[in-house]
Amino acid sequence: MKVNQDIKVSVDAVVFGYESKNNLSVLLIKRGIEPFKGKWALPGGLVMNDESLEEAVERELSEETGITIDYLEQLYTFGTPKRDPRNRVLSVSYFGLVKPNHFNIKADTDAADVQWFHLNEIPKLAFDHQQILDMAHQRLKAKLSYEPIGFDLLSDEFPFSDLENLYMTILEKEIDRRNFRKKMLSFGIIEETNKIEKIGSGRPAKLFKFNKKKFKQLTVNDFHFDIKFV
Amino acid sequence: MKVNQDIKVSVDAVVFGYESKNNLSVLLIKRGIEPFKGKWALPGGLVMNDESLEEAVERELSEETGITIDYLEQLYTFGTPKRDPRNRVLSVSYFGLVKPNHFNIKADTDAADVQWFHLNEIPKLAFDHQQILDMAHQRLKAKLSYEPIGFDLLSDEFPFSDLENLYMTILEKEIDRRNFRKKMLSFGIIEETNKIEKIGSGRPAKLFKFNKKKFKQLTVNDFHFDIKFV
DNA sequence: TCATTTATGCGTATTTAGAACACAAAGATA
DNA sequence: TATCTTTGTGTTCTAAATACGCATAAATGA
Repeated sequence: MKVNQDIKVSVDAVVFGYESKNNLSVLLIKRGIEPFKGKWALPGGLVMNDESLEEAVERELSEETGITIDYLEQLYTFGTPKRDPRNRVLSVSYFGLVKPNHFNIKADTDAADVQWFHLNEIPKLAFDHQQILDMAHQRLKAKLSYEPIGFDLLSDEFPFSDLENLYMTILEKEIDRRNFRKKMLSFGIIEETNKIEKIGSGRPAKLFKFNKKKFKQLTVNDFHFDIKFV
Repeated sequence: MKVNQDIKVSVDAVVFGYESKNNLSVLLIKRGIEPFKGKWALPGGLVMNDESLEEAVERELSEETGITIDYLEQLYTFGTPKRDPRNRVLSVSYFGLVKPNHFNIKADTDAADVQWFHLNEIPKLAFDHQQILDMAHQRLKAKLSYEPIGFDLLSDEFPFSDLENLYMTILEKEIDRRNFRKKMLSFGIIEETNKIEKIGSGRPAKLFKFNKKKFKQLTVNDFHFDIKFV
């Protein structure tokens, strides 16, 4: 066994949040130490000896941003030898989503050091973090069509128009409102609540709810969530 | 920066090969050292300081099995603290495919230590390798339907029936021969050669070829390979 | 050698899912 | 109370998936 290996293991997270139409954002932190001091980067850090990778991500997110995550999955592992200018550091990157009510950044971190960035206003990032972000963005776009992950970017109860706008924003295409609604409802994984949202002008909207339990049930009997639009 | 981290980084590969109908196999090696000495395991090993992860996989595959890989992609990173009973070892696992003509195992490795195992005759594996294998198997099944990776399990020129059988074997379902052929050809990424295979009884079959270049061209103009069957 | 078996190659009707589209309803605004 | 805005629903048209039938080209063997 080769004992002279010198590679550090870190985790990094690309966390997406969605506020409203055309408002998809990513959580970034400003680096306080070299290298890339003062540059923006993905939240993350070295894994501790006794914690799992997921635990490491959640700990770092909590420490650095104070955020609680609603959806988390592994994205990809970046391991080229020179990606960190100091030592060799491998990054197991994660893909995360937060609901609007978890959007807030912890008060006790210096707010200037943590910030949501609109996806088309990303500053130059440290290390290869732009590459990681790009891959996460691709994953988000792809996964939205065949997994019900969009609900982890919305409040528990939402009007249908929010869901439509979310899809249009992320997929960057126009979707027919009526066909979208028809297909979404046809899966039987969205429930109507008896609540009504009456804000702004226009007809008030019924609030809907994603029934995760029902979805899990259906997946057992080889049901596949699949919502694609030209 | 925490400097006391003690985690080793290894790579492991799940390599699939396909011979004929109902003959999907995985490449395994018999471990020569503790822990799990004598048990079967996925080929792999520790990453060297100056090589990329992909280079590490290819090196290990070459050293341990003598095989040349036709398709390779990262699968998942397994990093729970106790997956290796000695030290903490993180495994960046890869998913690989080999064409039948690369099926042969290197002569200078002890043949008893490397072997193809039929997917439903897998022995008890070392570490968490069964879990890795399961994930790779799922990936293979899923990816077959929306990426043209099946061709990396067939010879460069193949009769249509081989392709059909490959799909039926991996997806574990019956597929209508005529509809399958129609849809596959409709993509325009498979070319007819002027060669004919006349082995066994029955009408001799034309040989076909996957046109990778054409496929790459099409993907630029948002073409999506997609072949699903109930 | 000629009927039988095996596998390939091509075509067509039927069913299902997707795309395109128009108008009524409920409240806000002025 | 007329107008604006957004929600809510139904129908037609079109394309794709499915389900088949039958002819063809060899190997097999009675």
